Amino acid sequence: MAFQGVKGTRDFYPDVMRLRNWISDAWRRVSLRNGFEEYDSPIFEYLDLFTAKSGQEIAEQLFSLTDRGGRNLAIRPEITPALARMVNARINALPRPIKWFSVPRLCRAENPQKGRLREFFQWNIDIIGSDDVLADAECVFVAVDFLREVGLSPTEVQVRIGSRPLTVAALRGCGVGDDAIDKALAVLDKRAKISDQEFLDAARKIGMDDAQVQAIMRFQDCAGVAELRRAVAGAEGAGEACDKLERLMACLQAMGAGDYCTLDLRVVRGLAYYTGVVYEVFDTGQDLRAIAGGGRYDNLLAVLGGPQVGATGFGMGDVVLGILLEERGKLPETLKAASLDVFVIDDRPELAELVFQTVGALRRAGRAADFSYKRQNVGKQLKEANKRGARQAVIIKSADLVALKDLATGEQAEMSMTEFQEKYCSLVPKP
RNA sequence: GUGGAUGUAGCUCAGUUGGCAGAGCAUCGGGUUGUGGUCUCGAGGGUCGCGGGUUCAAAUCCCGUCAUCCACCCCA
Repeated sequence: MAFQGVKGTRDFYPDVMRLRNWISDAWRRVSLRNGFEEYDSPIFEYLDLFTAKSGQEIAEQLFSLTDRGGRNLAIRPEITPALARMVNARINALPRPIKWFSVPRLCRAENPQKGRLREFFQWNIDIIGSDDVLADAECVFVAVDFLREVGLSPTEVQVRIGSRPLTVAALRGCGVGDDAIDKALAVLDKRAKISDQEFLDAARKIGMDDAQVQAIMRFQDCAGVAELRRAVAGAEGAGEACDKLERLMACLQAMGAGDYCTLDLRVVRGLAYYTGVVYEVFDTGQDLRAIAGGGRYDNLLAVLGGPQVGATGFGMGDVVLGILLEERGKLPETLKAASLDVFVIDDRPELAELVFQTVGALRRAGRAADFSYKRQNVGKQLKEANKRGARQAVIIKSADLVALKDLATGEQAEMSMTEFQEKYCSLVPKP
């Protein structure tokens, strides 16, 4: 083969494209019914936009380029900075809360492996302009609403919810110094993936003593808010963080998403900019990496030159999700074949002209109609109709007689051409 | 960047000790004398990832290289 696709990218042949559309249609449907509006941003931005948020080291993971005017650009690895840029530009004109969603195509120059590619799609749900934990609850609800929509049950997936400020308060409470907090968070974030011994070793490496590690593990293992309150009693800011977490869980319960959600203080999230509640969606089989992740990021707009405005949201990639849906058999059968409303067939080659007329009329009326390029016997044409995934076949028997055949049941009814046209070639009403 | 595995038809894979390149599915064409899906016959399709070496002879053995997958690092 002379050329192949670039490492970490996918070709979307029609059968795969149907799957991609099925997922993104569900993302849009769920977003809209939860009151979110769609936006999009350019596929490349100034490099600075991305490095400002996440630091210089992130530049290695970017596909960057220099344009002919010498500008340093990069293909977007996430859409949140662009969202912040767009919102900042109209922050005084946009009614709040700003509830926006997007399904951007993103690129990251990472090493491809299971569930991670260099080009992918990511559903983003964000609420900007509210400090209320209700906004966090609503984002989590949207994620749950989607999971339920595609047939994933609470026994198959769970949203694990933690809190950055509470974790920070717990760390301070057991004597971890300010300078070590970020490093400690990074170690805590790994805990779910490593053994207790490895965790202990990693914690020692950044200067935590055994008593501190034991204390923080007790904190992370708390199963309910009441237990948490006791574990962090007295730590600065802990009370407020507990209140918020409690309210969040209560809201989710009230909205009917409680069975999908678990309190889990082991969820910390990798990067530094989260300022409140954080959460990740996992499959309960634990085989895959996180399906989605998000949380509150109240400083991002300010970091990008805007005002201090509360923001919260999550992202869900198509790659891990696709693997999970496939493994759990959640993809609908009908996705596997192309679909067509009607296939028009002639009884004799002389009727070809009527086939073209009929196909034209059906299509103008809004129906998906097709026909064979070859004038051959009825059996062959039906075979083609079947292969094309048509629901019905119209067999034109003469200028005034047609037979309408249901290809699933085999039932067939004859009618006059006039009756057929009245029934099937008048405009299909728009939903 | 590091480690492991795998590269044979569009796909999934056989290929014995080195001895003519194979199957199923898919595609295309024909048949069942003209109403399909499951039947039947046939055809096309391969630089055996690529380059070198050993050999009378390499898909097979050796060296190199590239690609893919899996894991580590990282994960917005």
